Amino acid sequence: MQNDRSRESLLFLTDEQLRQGIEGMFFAYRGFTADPDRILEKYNYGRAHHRALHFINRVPGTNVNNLLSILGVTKQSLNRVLRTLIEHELVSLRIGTKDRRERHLYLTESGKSLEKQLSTAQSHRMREAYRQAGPDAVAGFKQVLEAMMDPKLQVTYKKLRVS
Amino acid sequence: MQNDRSRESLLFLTDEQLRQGIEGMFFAYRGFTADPDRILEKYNYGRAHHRALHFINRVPGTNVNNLLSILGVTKQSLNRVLRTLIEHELVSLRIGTKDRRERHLYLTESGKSLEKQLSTAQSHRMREAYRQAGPDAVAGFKQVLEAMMDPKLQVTYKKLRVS
DNA sequence: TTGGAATGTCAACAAGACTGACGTAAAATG
DNA sequence: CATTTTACGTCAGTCTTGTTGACATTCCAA
Repeated sequence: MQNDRSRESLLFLTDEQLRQGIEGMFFAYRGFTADPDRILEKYNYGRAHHRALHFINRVPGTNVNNLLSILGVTKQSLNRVLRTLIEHELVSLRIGTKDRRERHLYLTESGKSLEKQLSTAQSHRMREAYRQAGPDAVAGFKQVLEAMMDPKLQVTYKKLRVS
Repeated sequence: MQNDRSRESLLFLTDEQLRQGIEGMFFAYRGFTADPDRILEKYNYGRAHHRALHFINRVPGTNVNNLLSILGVTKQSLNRVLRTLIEHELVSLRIGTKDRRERHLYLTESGKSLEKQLSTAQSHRMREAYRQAGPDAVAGFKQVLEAMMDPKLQVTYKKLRVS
């Protein structure tokens, strides 16, 4: 066992391993987005809407700037998405009480309902993958993902865990 | 240890775990593409060009249909990318000898050079993440990724391993 | 010889990202 | 109190990458 471990340690950084990781990320991401995409299509929304719904749900009452930094897009890009979500009453705005420049974002009931639908679909695939791979694999999976993030996003990611 | 494992097994499919996986994929994918993106920008190429270069390099002599099924886009979309790569002499075409309808795709020397540059950048981050997480984590990482793929893409992914 | 497969190409379009510029309201600061 | 900065929105224009639909060409195979 110790021998296996040593050999593994020496070999696990081969180009082949790295390549498999790269291609794995590419193909897995397709699977990762496939189920929500199908649902979004029915409502004429896109991935950008999904991401906004997801993180507004995760951080209810977030202001626009915070959401911007999580999503990593420009305000113009987010605004377009946000505008349609507000028009369609999936997201509601509340002007900040302390700082009245800030808009706090919340999901409405229909917003929560769509978000639930999307996250259920996405979680279902994730759950199956977790189940197939097992707990140890999942722990490793998350370790590698976290190490792959830009430092700033790593912080963002961890903050979301805690809150 | 056995106790820890059992507890872990019971808990590892919590919503929190699934959510972390989902957000992990989202943030990690950003890191995954960040370095190549910076390089591509200098040459006025995009991710689509990177993907084409990557898989033409991986499967030299592939025909367009095969590349299409790997990339999962329409021929019109791929064609636009391919046209510029051929114009810029990063990719060369050879008409099939057996079936002269088929176009076999190869990287030219400059194509190989750019692909090397891109994959080096991407591998560097992957290598660091692997190193930080360790061999066991990497094995788990790949297991979960593979399980997350659509069955057809899983086949494609495995074929690329073997060939 | 004809049908179908592989490929290319044209046109039109949409999502979703970007930059740049400008406006407004409100808070913070000198 | 005046000025600056911040938060947010919006208008305009551009780019990449994806889509559909239509049509042409080449050429293998039945």
